[in-house]
Amino acid sequence: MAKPTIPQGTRDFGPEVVRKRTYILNTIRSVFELYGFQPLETPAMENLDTLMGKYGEEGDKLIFKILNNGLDNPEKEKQVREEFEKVLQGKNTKGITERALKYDLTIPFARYVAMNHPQLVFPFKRYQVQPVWRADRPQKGRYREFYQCDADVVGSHSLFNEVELAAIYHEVFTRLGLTGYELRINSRKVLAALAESCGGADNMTDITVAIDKLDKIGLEKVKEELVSRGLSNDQVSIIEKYLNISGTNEEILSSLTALIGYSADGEKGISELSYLSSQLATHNSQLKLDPALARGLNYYTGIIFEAKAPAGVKMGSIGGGGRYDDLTGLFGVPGIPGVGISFGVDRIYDVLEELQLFPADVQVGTRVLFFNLGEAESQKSFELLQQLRQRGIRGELYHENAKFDRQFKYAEKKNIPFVVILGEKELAAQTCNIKELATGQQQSVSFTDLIRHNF
RNA sequence: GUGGUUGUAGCUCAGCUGGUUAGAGCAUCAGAUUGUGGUUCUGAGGGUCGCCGGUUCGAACCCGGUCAGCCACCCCA
Repeated sequence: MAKPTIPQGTRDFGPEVVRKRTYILNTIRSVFELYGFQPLETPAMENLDTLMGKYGEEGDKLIFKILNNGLDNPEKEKQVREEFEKVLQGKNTKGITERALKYDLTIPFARYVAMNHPQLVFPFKRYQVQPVWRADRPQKGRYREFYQCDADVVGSHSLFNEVELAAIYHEVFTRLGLTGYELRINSRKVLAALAESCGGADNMTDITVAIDKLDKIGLEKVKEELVSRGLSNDQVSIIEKYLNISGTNEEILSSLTALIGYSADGEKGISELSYLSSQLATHNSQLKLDPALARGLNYYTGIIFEAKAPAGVKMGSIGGGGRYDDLTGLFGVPGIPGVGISFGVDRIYDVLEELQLFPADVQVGTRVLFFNLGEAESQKSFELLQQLRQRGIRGELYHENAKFDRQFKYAEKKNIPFVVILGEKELAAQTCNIKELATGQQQSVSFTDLIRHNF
């Protein structure tokens, strides 16, 4: 038997890791609930049709497809061979694969809203925490199976939703102790206005893809890329002017107005950014306007968000989101706008680990271990333990009579703060010893005091 | 999908230009220690050197392939 392995880019999560992940997820969930969001879950797999064409050309390639069952049926052999020919030509066909693992939570959510909109109360605010899958090659901070953690509001145009979502980012990161995070915002309308002034909306994708890399590759490389994507020197110099905009949020807004304020899109986008930054100025000092923020996903149409890890941690985005005007339109139900955000749980985990921000008590499961020192002794211990458990105190009885050494080491390894020692002498005296491992302090108490003791 | 790099005990890693029986630390188990852990000491177990093939008298070491991890690109969380 060869050693067992797990698929590339997937991970097992041991007890300590699950505890830490749960801490993050519970923090996020409780903030979502605090803002009136409701939970939703959708299947691990969707019909391939639902997903294809929603994430761009690259995205389609990264969708994990599921092979149909029954392809080995001899009666269908000829048909299956024909269908497979299409696959070899890079086409998808229902004859071979009609289902796929979900790629993100937003598209399945849009599908859900399109299917259920008559029953939903609008604006519909949902959060969703589930794994998604991508057939990407794994590397640092990137996996083939990972959790996404989304909150979206659909059925409302109000910019107040953006304000609330930004406030959620602030609340979550503050609760997690990530005080140095930065929330960057921009508007796709501003980017659209920039594209317009550079020769038309056709350039929008090329421009956004290129300028999104500014942080990573620098201005010169971005200019090179723009040229290679077919933009003229005049157009590139407008973009350069745009990218050189900096300063306080107010300064950025006035520079943007000077550059693209004349266009309808530009003016609208700038006024939205201005509204957001003024609304949040008092609540959320980390909000930073960033004209270079573009985000790859093309369905965004308004405000876009990106949360960055505190400076000094080598980790890019730990969250992102934005407004989309017509996501359900893809599924035949037009006219439902939405705005949403996402938390990158795996990356937040790495950042908290690096900055040592996990609270110590995250790792405490069992509070108290009863030593097993014989038949009669453990009978009594179990009886007392059950009474503590009824009070909600997490406890264990060591599973067999063993040497002290072994039982102590078990308590240490499981990070159990207290042990209860109840042996022959104690049983006779109707007492037991409570020992706190960290300090080594020990006290003798009666059974009635034990079951009232605060562990 | 493209390129680079690594793979030796449960874990972290040594292992010379190819040369007998592949080592260390930590961890595990036993003992010093039959009712008090963390320290210390003694001893023991544990490896088809990722896998398959090739070169060679001889391969952990060289070559090819393959799988997996890591890193970068593309893209993205």
